Amino acid sequence: MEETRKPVLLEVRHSFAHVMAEAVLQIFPQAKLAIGPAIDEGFYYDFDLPRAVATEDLAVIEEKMRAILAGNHRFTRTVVSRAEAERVFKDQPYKLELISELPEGEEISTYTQDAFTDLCRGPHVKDTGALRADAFKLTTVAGAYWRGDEKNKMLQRIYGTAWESKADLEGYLKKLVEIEKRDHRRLGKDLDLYSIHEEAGAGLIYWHPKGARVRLVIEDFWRSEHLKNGYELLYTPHIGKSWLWETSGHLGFYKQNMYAPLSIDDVDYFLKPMNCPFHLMIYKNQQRSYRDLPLRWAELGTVYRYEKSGVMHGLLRVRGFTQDDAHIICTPEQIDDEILEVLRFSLKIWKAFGFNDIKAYLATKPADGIGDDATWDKAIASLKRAAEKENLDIVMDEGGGAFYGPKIDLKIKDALGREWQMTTIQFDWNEPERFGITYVAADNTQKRPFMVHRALLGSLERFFGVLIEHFGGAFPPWLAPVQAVAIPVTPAFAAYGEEVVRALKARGVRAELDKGDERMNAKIRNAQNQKIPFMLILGEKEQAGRAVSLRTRSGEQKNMIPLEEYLTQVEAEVRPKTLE
RNA sequence: GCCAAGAUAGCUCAGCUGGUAGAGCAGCGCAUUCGUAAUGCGCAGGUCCUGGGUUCGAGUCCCAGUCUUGGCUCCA
Repeated sequence: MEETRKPVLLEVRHSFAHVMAEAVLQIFPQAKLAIGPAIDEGFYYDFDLPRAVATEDLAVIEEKMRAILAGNHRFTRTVVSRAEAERVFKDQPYKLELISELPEGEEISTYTQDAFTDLCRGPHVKDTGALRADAFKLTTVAGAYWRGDEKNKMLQRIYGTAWESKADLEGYLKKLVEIEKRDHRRLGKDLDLYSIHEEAGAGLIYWHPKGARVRLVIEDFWRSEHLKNGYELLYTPHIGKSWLWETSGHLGFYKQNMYAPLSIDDVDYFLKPMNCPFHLMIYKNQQRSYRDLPLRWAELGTVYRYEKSGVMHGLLRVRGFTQDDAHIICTPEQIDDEILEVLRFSLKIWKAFGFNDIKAYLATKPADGIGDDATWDKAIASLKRAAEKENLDIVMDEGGGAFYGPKIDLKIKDALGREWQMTTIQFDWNEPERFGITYVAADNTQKRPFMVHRALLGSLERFFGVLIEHFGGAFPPWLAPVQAVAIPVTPAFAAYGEEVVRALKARGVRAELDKGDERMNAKIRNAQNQKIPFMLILGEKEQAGRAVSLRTRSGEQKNMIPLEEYLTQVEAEVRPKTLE
């Protein structure tokens, strides 16, 4: 739920939904209506219809909607008794179901415009004249289960977008075009970053040389910062015996996301969907003292999880991915400090990648949560305290935690204002118990440590996808797969180009020579399309003066920079990022 | 998994009511030696997703399957 959603706009959209329902009823008098709310960028309505709605139908429905709008009909609210409501909607089974679920004593109201009456809490705009015929558009038809439950009947959902003015609608449509242009699947192909081969396995990512270069920069940065911030790095196996997953409990509560076992010497092994059991095996490998804690153990761990065939999406939703996982194991007394530290560290990393707009979502104990309330409350308090200390906006998600512990998720906003859930910091009371991990406390008793799971970027695949869209493929120099390209004006200057590229590489710049025989203009165009930050134009003057002429991706030009001077300059511009 | 749409050259796409496959870009070759977003000419490239069916004849129509895309509680 976006709090930016203005009340007026909400009324406008909800009213559009009613108008659309009326239009659909004109075409399909036998249509059964489900629900039709306002949503973030418009509205939808779910219908049970005698036939599939085709894209061509949308234009017809829009036409009918415009005719209704022109009538300038009032939206009239009527309070009805339960019996009356049941009579009005006697042919509308979904409405009857909704009515039957309304709590006793709650006021039941209907809204009527023109010849259409809907069960509705409201509010609505005054009349259809308040709805601009040039500020809405029906967008797509989609299947949607009644109440989102796949056991229920599949209804047809018609989506529309609606705004207060034509200009707002146009702005929105422009934004859609921009989103399309930045689509990481599009850019992944255009920039030759990665591919997916359905014939070799859906949801599995192949990192091409250029994508791999970016990943390498991300990983190097990630590793060095973790080491500097008190983490140790681990590597663990990709498979483990049933014993491991039975002990961890995953075969109980996570089995539907795990792949069928491999049989090795008649023993079942499972591909890992998570890294934590392996980390706990390392913990258990020796007796631990309170003096050893806290332990911060991180791993770029590649896991495999089953995703339903319909939900895979480019890099964002895959079946195999590398988590930037960490487990923090500490004493109860250390938990405040550790939580604050991990949060502070996460925010620093996000800022380094250019994400500054971050919100925290705090999930509390669900109905099936294990462990006593006091422990939960204490953990939640420390999460909250940390988020407050870092001045984060906090959104409470009451009852949204996993059964084994509360968590705080960070959602980041990208360049287009879209929110992505990335970081998760999660308490776990279950797994330490199941593995029976302990430490020897100062009083020589065996105590159970706290364990916190943390994925910072989430997964490298998903993070890369978000990064591509955030920058629209124009990575900042330190991340760009190719940072500079040397462009000889004619092949005659290729040798000088070779020399410049060599000098750049010696300074750690990812540089290439464009030695094709196209004209310089074509090479510049290619480099622009590849979104390479720096282009070095090399011709007779540059060669004679041992200089380069720089054209940046943003179109700025500076001619005849002495080579040595440029090398010093570019070295600073492409330098790998570090915190502080 | 379910609903809908789609699948034609490496990529983006065209191919009307069934008559035997085309463009641009990319690739390769030749020519061109060029100053800040596409030099010209030529060549090569396709089991039209797979399997059935209808038909004298299927990229096109029908059926089944595979995969892709957009959706699948933001609740009257």
